[in-house]
This record gives sequence, structure tokens and C-alpha cells, in this order.
Amino acid sequence: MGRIKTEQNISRKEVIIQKAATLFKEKGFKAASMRELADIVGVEAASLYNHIKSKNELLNIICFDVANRYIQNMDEIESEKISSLDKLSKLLRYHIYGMIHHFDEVYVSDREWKHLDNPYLSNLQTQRRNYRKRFAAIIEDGIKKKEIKKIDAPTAVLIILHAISGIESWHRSKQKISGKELEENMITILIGGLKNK
Amino acid sequence: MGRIKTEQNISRKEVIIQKAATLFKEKGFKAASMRELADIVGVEAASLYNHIKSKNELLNIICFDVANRYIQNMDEIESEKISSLDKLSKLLRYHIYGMIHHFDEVYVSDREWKHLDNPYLSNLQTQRRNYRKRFAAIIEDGIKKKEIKKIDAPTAVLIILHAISGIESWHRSKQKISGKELEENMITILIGGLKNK
DNA sequence: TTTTAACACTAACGTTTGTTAGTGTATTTT
DNA sequence: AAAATACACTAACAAACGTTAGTGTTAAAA
Repeated sequence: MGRIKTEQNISRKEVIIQKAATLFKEKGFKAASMRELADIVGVEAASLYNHIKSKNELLNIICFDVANRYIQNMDEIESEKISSLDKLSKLLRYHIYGMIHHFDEVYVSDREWKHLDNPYLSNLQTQRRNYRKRFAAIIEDGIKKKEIKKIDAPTAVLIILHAISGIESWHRSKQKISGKELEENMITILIGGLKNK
Repeated sequence: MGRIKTEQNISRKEVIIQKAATLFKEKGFKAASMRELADIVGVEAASLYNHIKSKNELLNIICFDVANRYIQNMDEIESEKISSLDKLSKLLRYHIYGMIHHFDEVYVSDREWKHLDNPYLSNLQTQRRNYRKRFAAIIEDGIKKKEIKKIDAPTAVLIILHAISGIESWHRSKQKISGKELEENMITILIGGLKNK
């Protein structure tokens, strides 16, 4: 079949990972087969194993790449000297941006992490739990400073994160509004629902 | 192994469906095996086929049971003579209630419908699309009557529906607030974000 | 140019999958 | 009590799965 085509600065392994993300998103991790992935990559199934250790390694990489990016962003935002509500907006916009522009990986990392195997599974679960706690802490802080309505912060986090994952159906919809419009609408509704007017 | 135990008014098939819903929720449809389901039901895998036609039939039943309930509720709410905002609240509360009290089926129907086979797949997709349109129409109406903020209605629907599906992580969380509290918090944030103050 | 490393191939492996066939045993109906 | 039905069993199927072994070929390093 010939070699996997690579562009500059992108390894064959990265090509595989990225096509895997798309495939996993479309079919789900368990329903996606290595033979299918190989087809898409343009190679025989066995050849994939010159580049990766296992199907699960692909999922590991996808999930932790995404997780690490979000954690890094959280680090940065936490250390900024801005109001809680502004932190929240920034966080929100980062999530929305990720969901629009890195849809495949983010979606997979969000929906298919169940199929990770240990120790990666419990690792990611811990990371996610921590992340949500830090998210909630920002909201709590906003409540204390009366920038944000008195609500249960974990519930707010849950609503926000899942609302954003709803961008999935925006991707699938026929007549899409623009990404920018989507972003502004989401901010309006979500921040509007939280702000102490 | 002995027969499947049934209570009054619940057939063996229904027992299987309900345990399937729980299993599919936990493992995902593709990752769940019929042998595993049989174990849970307390019977050999082959014996399941005295009650059902196929693994996919289980998914069909689960998905359409849920879908039909939601559509029926939509019918009722549409015909009520109350404000758009009240309709929206009622709709919201129905979704929240379903997510809390019929979690397994609702979750499966929401996350695993991709694995339906045709014609059921395109059928459900159409139903879901229609449902969202009717949902959006209620919001549009509220906007027209100035009860609701000027926002993109389909985006609002997407946010609402996915926010509610976030109740999934409430189910998984250790220190849960009560279902009633959860419901009120969600209403506060979501309706609060939409209301034209 | 020679050597080495990267990588794609074919063939096959051991499992697990959903499902069917066929048989026996309880339960229900007549 | 006899006949019919419901239902659980064992055994096995073909297909699909992830993955490995072994071999050849192409590109990079020496």
C-alpha cells in the first residue's frame, strides 16, 4: 500500500492518533476496529503496530493530551488577577473553543474514557474530579464575593460542562450559526444564569 | 439455573430489558456482552433468546420507550394554556425528573442510540430532530412575547438538553445534594439565564 | 555504497462475539 | 391426567476482534 503520508513536523504516529480520534468519535471506541482504522490510514491493520503498542494506547494518548491541556489552562486562569466572573468566562470560552476546534479529541476524551484500562482509568478519573473541584472553587469564590448567584457550585459546574459538550449537536446540525455566535449565545445564557444582577 | 424471577405484572422480557439498560449504561452497548447480561439475569446466554430476538432489539426497545414518553409529554405541554416560560419550566422539570428516576434507560437512549440499526436509527434521529424543533419553537415563542431573552433558540435547546444530561455526574458523585435541590438549582441557572429580567 | 533502521506486508494465533440448533424439563392449559 | 407451551440447558457455529511472528522492502545514516 505504500507508506503513511506525513507532512512536515507530524509523525506517522500522530497521523494515526488523529485519525483514530475521528473514528472513535464517529463509532465509539469499542465499535471502532483496528482494521477500519488501518483502512482509513491506508495501511494493513498489522502495520499500525509498528507505530503504536495497542488500541488502548491510542485512547490513552487522546484522553491525556486533552486533559493536560485543560489542566494547564486552569493553572493559568487561576493565577490571573481578575474577578471570579471573568475567570469563569475565560474558562467557559476555553471549553467552547476546544469543543469547536479540537472537536474529535475532546469529544472522545469526554465520552469514551470509560474504556481506558487501569491505571490510566483511575488516573483520569482523579484528574477530572480535581478539575471539577477547582472549577467549583472559582464559582464558590464568586458567590462569596457576590458576583455570582447563591447556587450549588458543583451543580453549576455540571451544568456548564455538559452544556458545552452539547456543541456536539451544533457540529451535527445542518444550518449552523457561526462559531462566534454560538460562543456568545452560550456565554449569554450560562453567565446570565449565574450572574447576580 | 432455574427460571428468571418475575414479580407480578412484569414479564421476564421486561426484567431482561431493565437489566440490559443498567448494563448498557455501565459498559456501553458495544462493550456489554450477552453472556454478561445472562449472568446478571441468572441464566445462560442462549436462554435470553427465548425472550428476545437480538441484542439490538433490547436497544431498540429501550430507546423508543424513552423517546415515546418524551414525545407524549411534549404533546401535553404544548396543548396547555400557560406562558412560554412556564412551558419551558415544565419541560425542564420533566427532563430532570426522568434523568433522576429513570436514569438507566434515559442515559442509554441518550448515549447509545448510535448503535441502533436501520430503520430504527434514522427513525429515532428524525424523532429527536423533531423534538428539538418543538422545544425550540416554545423558546422562540417566548422570545416573541418578550418573556425570554433574545438568543438563538436552537442553541438554548442544545444547552438545556445537555445540561440536564449532566445529571449523570450527579448520580456518580459521592456527596449528592438531594434530587429536589438539584432540580431547583438547575431551574435557577437555566431559566435564570433565559429569562428577560 | 554499504549498513541500519523504519515500516509495510502476509499469515495466522487465540479470544470473544452474537446467535442457532436441538434437547430436556418445568409449568400451564385442556 | 394428558397435551401443549414456556423456557432453560449444552454444544457449537461463523464472524470479528486485537495482536504477534516472521519476512520483505524502502528510506536514512554511516
